[in-house]
Amino acid sequence: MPSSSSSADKRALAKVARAVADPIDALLAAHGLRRTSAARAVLGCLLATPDTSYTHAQLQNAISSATEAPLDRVTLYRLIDRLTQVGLLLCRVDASRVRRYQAMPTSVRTMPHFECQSCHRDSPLAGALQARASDLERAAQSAVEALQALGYKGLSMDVALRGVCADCASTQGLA
Amino acid sequence: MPSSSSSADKRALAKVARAVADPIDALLAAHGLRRTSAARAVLGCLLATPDTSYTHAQLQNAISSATEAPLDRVTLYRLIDRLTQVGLLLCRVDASRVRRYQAMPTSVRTMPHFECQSCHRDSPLAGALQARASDLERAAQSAVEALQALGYKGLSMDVALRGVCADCASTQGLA
DNA sequence: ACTATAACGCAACTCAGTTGCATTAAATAT
DNA sequence: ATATTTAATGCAACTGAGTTGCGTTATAGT
Repeated sequence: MPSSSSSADKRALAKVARAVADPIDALLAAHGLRRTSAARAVLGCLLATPDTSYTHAQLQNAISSATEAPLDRVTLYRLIDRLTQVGLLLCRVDASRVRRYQAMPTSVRTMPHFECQSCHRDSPLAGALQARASDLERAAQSAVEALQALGYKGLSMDVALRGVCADCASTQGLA
Repeated sequence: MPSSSSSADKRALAKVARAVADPIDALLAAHGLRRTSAARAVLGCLLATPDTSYTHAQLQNAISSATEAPLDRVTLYRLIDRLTQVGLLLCRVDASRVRRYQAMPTSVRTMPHFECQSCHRDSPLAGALQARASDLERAAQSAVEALQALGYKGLSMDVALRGVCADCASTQGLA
């Protein structure tokens, strides 16, 4: 077997060595993506701030100011698409219709939130509702585990309540 | 007091009579909205098909073909806004970033669904996941009740799972 | 009937995201 | 190491949902 360690094997080893040196490169390679500077920058930025989501514009801004490469709008869109499709990123559409991206969380932490359709505030369920939120989180967790058992990858859960908040309801909707 | 039944009282009565004659007019009046043909058409259409959501374009199309009035794009947008703000409509943003509207449901029926970030399919949790979905629904129900007790109006809940489905994960994301 | 103003309709605009295509640079094969 | 393949980039032009301004119409209250 050692006799078969030709130049091909050497290069494969070198590649692996290079990849594992940087966990970001390893992730990119593991998902069949090329290790470009843009991909490293985006994934690096998102992995550095878990549970934080960015819009396309915010990401472009963050990358461009951090590195010296300006990074084209469209390139970033397509890069984000690729990272999302392989499950490295989590993408959701917020209440104002813009996509927000973040590193796919490893543990499923659900934060139920309420969107008021009148004042358009989006607030987490807190205070007296904390208990309900916990119930929801528990139920969500087991649903996610069930999906994972079925082969689903990179799961996240989002629980949104919608309606008119107490403030707005008392102010105008005097029904 | 009967002596005070002036012309004002008579007209108020006439208004109420007119309103209660048609439940849609009653709803509009109760929420401080004017009873225009457009408002009647939209609310009528949505109330006639509960649990069914329409995009702006679909609504405009439905209204324009049902009635003979073409109904302006912008007018429909603003009408929808008003109906949503008073809690008569439920608005959510779907995975493709377009708003979907429906009559605010009276009972809170939650249908947990899964959005695949690779194939972009949005499917309800069914089959083996039915049990988990039910758990989620129950937890959601009690959260909604808690909010209603606090004065929130017209509540609805949306539970979304996101990730890469088993199909897509096995096909490409060979990580 | 008279008046105030909510609702309408049109045109022009914004903003997030997309498509086509030529160019560059990783990854692979020689 | 060099050549080849093809993934990824960058630019320009485009799309489609939703918004804003403003003059006009029609509903609600006097």
